[in-house]
Amino acid sequence: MTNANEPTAAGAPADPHSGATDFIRDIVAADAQTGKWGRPITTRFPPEPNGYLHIGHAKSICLNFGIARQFGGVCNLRMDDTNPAKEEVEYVESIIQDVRWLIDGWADSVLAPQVYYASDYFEKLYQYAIELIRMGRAYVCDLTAEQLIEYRGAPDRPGKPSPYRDRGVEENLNLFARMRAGEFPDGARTLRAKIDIGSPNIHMRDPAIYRIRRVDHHRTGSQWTIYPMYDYAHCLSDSIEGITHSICTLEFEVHRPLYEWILAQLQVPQPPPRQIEFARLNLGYTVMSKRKLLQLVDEGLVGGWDDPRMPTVAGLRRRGVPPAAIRTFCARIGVTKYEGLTDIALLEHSIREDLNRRARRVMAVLRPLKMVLVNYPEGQVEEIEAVNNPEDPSAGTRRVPFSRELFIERDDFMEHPPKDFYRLAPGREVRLRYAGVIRCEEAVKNAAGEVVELRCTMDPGSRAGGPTSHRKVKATMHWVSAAHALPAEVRLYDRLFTVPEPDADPQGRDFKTFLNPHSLELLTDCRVEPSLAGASPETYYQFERLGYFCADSRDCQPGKLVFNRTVTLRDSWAKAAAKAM
RNA sequence: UGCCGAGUGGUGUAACGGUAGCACAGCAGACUCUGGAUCUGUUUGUCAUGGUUCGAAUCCAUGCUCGGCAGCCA
Repeated sequence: MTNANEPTAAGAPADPHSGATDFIRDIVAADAQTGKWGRPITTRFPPEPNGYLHIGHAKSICLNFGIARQFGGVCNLRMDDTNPAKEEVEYVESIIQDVRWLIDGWADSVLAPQVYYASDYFEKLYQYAIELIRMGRAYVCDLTAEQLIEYRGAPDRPGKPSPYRDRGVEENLNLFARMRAGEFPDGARTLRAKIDIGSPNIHMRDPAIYRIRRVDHHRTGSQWTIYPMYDYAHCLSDSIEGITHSICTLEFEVHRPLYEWILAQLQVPQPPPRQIEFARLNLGYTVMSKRKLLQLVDEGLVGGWDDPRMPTVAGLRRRGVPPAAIRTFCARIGVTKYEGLTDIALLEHSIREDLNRRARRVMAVLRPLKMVLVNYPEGQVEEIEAVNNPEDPSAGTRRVPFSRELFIERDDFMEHPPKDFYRLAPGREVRLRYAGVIRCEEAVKNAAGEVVELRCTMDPGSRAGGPTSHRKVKATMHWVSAAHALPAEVRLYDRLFTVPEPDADPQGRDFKTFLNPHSLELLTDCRVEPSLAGASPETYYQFERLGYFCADSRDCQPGKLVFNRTVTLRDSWAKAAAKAM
């Protein structure tokens, strides 16, 4: 069960999905028991390629692939590409990449080798439609879109039959063929299922199953001028692929009778796939609709679909979130029919937990403050041994240069510290990580009264192996050697929105009203230890005492280091300080 | 007001007629060369009212609240 992508540290938790149970798995388990399909449990993940995948999709991916994995089945990745007006190849490619990245090392073996496309079934779907017409279960309707709305009625208003409802089979066949042949303009006619115009369920009031759209499709080109609607294409695609369990979100619950009706009319393998609905993921302080995410991208409010602040899979990846952390998160939130709002802290916890076991520790100073050790020999350089990962001894150690002039974190010094601040201040002692105990003798200021340099002395006996090396001091601080540190740019990310539900404002204000102006803080004068020289996006780092970081996949280069902060470390001082405000 | 669905601590969930448990968050403490990690303790809950039952979060009834459905989108 272990693999290259999983942490090797002792105590790593087992696959969080392995023993998972929820109401859907209960159903699948019961169905698997009866073996009524006579084939392995088969699920599918069917995104429409009209945007990038987000963490809500990740929930669905974990569910569908997780079930296939757990029950020894397979899961098909299928592009639900029946609406050429909205869909693009860029999205197809990103979806494939994101799914593979997310399940790699976990459920890659249950992913069917080929990617499926609903558009591959257009001809079959067309033939099924002819069958429906022959049975008198579908008809060509000449009503305009506006008329159709009127005729269909409303939730509390009954529908009335289309004047074209009782067209003869031959006429329907002829008109449908001519629709396909491109003889009619967009929207001129539809093919409608003949079900029950009086149904209390609007989706059963003779729904349109084909529309005329003279638009090129990203895969079938100009081959088609009519395209099947979701309700018609989806159930049949499931049937064609031998799906046993068709898992979708709650809003499709009212579509289920239609799903079942279509498969009950046609000569398709029995029993049909079973549709089961679950609640989509809602995460605090972000938005999860592709339409809104697209808006953020199009209006340049973020850097793109993979902006590290985006809840997209690509954004999370670039931010430095490991796929295993996303999977653990998805396992933790569970699967129900209750539509709640998940606390972002749960995601952050899953990320920290994963990264704590996985990330290499290094020292980096974000806001440098110069420190001179006045009793340390000028020109001397030591290589101090530092632990790469205290959670994983096999990660080994490295050597970090130490010298007379250092940079420490500006936030680690206060001239007039409040009572709970126990880092450095004039006259106070702290430990420099791995190096020894130092005492602040003087804070040098510039003309403006700003502290620009600290002059300190080191207790020589407190060095590693020294007689007082185990002295107790209140704080340990990170540092870099001024002459050896590498310059770097660091991007600090915060939540994208200032309110938990930006798209549910009681006053109806637009979600963009709540964009967090401080969601990105750019730090251009950072210093990192020399071992980071060849940092790559594939390596996760913990900058000690600061948080988890990774090299930016777009902008980080050997000569120009750029890091993204994935998530901060838990910080009880920051919390206390914020509370005191 | 039509149809469908959902209500368990602050949040996400478990308990499938038999002691309301877990995780996150919060709080308190221990430990610590990361104010990290780890460990310990702890506050807070079954939407309401009836009924069935020895026993109800669970079954029944009524009510309340919330969500979805009126694209030739998915």
